[in-house]
Amino acid sequence: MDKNHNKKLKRRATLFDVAKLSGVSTGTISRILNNHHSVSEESRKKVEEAIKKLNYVPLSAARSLAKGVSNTIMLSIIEENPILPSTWRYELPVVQGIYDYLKKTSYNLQIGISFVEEAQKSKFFENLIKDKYIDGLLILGSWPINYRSLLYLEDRSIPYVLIGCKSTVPTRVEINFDNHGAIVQVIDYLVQLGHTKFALIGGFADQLHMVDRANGFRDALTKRNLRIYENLIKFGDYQIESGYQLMLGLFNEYPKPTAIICGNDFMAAGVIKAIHDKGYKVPEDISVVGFDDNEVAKVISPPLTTIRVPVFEMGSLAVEKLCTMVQSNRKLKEITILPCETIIRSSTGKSKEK
Amino acid sequence: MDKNHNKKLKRRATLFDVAKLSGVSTGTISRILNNHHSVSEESRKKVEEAIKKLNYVPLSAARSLAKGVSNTIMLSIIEENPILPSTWRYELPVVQGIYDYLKKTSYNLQIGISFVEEAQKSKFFENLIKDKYIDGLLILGSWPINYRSLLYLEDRSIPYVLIGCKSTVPTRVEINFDNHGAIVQVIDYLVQLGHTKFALIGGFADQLHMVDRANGFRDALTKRNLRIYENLIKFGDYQIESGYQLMLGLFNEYPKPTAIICGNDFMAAGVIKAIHDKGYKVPEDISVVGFDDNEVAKVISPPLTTIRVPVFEMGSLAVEKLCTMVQSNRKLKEITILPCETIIRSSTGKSKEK
DNA sequence: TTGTAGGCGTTATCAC
DNA sequence: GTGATAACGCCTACAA
Repeated sequence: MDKNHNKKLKRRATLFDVAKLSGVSTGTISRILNNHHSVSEESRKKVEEAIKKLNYVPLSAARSLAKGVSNTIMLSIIEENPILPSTWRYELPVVQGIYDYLKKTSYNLQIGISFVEEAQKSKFFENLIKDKYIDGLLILGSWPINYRSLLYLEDRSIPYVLIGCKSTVPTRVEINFDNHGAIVQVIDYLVQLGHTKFALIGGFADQLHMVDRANGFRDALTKRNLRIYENLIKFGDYQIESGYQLMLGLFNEYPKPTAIICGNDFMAAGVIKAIHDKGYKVPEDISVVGFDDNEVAKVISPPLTTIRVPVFEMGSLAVEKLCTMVQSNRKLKEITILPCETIIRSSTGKSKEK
Repeated sequence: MDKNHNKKLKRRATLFDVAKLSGVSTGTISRILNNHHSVSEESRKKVEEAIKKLNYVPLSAARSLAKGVSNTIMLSIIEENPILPSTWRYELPVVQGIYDYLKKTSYNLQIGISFVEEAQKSKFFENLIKDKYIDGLLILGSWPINYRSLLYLEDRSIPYVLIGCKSTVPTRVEINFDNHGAIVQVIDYLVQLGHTKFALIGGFADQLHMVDRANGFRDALTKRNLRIYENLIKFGDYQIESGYQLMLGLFNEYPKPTAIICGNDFMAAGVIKAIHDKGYKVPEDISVVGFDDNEVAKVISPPLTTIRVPVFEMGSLAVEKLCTMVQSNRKLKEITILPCETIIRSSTGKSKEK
């Protein structure tokens, strides 16, 4: 009662109000709003005036209902549990890239945040969006996506784009960065500095990015005819402490590596600490490479050589593709791999074995 | 044509389909869906069966139109330009807190990201939401909000909650953390360690959080009858480099401070580097305190004493209040200040002047 | 070029 | 308790 009263008082203007004030029919106004051809300059002017005067704005829900589209894109963020700082740091630039593109359009951005465990259930996307009304879905994650939940989207013809993740089954549109190439490139650089004995101190072994990087690690060495020491390949959990412990462990292995590739900058920080604690120097004795170009890379000592990921671009490229699909009502099928950039600082140098 | 064809093929089920299959009227079904009283157990059962069989889900747009509510909350994130790492790091936990609450409800979360400059224009919120359909607005930022743009919200009776920011004019509901108290607390701690000469190397001088902290700084010293050295109060831009430069500058001032309060952990990292470069030690010669408990705090050496902000809680508390307002259609008026936590690590110690 | 009217999928108000 | 039926605000044939 009170509620309606309130609304009556300053009801938002509707098409009818505009029609009344401008003296043309609602049909014509709607045509103007949707830039249809064939409207006289005269009525357009009258209508535009009335719209301004009434401060009229179409009600999106009514529009959606009539047109059968929602004009909203959903971003489903799938996170590790517990959430790591590196995860956070990776996601927001993507969101930013997405919104940056979207704000030039009339689409709304709706978001959902879930944990990997939930997301791997087969009805995940069904549950996520069944009570929503969306035109397309962006999926941002770092772990394999259950292809069954993707089938629901296929079934409903809901366009979607994977960002930073893939499914066990080849999917349609996917935006990723070149994990494999980045490692190959950094190893090439280290080989030029005379390094031949490499170690890998990675993050979660079965996380998608890490799998690709481990492959890159092996491929780069193989390509150079360098030996792969399996005992120098370790995996942790992307945290500082895990880098520290794994590096301590590495001191018991043979041969001694002269260059360490790390899963991210945090692990690299831990690795460097372990090296220092053992009385060695970076990069004089051992070179260390991080991943992500997190802000810690600049703060630790020595400043970290690392790899920068084009996160922002991934986001905007992904929505762009999604919007194309939504608007053209066509299904694309393409996988985009964006290149990374190696940032050389002071944690890498010539091998002392050279 | 093709589009409609597609839709016809596997049209989503509507109320009418459920009505036909279950043999009851759409009215009854609607009542069941919205848990109204007075529906017989018998028809409820029939309807629920039909719903499951048809995989029926109400269309939110239609529902919104009929009910006059949108069931969506918008989060407007207002960022510094250029975006600082510390900003990013602060926002996502808030978003997480918000979504965490929201996913227990039937609300959707829609987001918008803007820069401070745009947000300070007087029609900002009007432009942001006029073509949207939202029940309430969350505003996340660190700078003063133009009260004129807030008036638009008041005018339309759109409930809103400010997170981490305030307006020049006292507003309704506001969730903040205790910048002032945090600094007072940390200075108390340092005074106990014998410090009497304090410097402040802050971030942006007119950013809200910083203003409160600078006040806290002065108030804490005044309370203790300690002298405030205005020449030891400097402001920068929250970046490492700025902390470094300002600290170098401080070496030319008199007296020499024995404890430095910094704008954030990055600035503290720069400050520590400058101290080391000048041949002094932390904390033996000078104690340093950061802010935020960013991950860098653990990585730098010595590990940083800093202040942790309850970001997650701010988010969930804010939506909770907002939802209360939306549902009760009542306007609250309350300002909530959440306490911070001092994290003591190794960058602070006894004053050598003690 | 324009107006009319039916439809989009729900909810809510009536009678019954 | 339940079933018609009129909103909700906009779009789009269709007819004029």
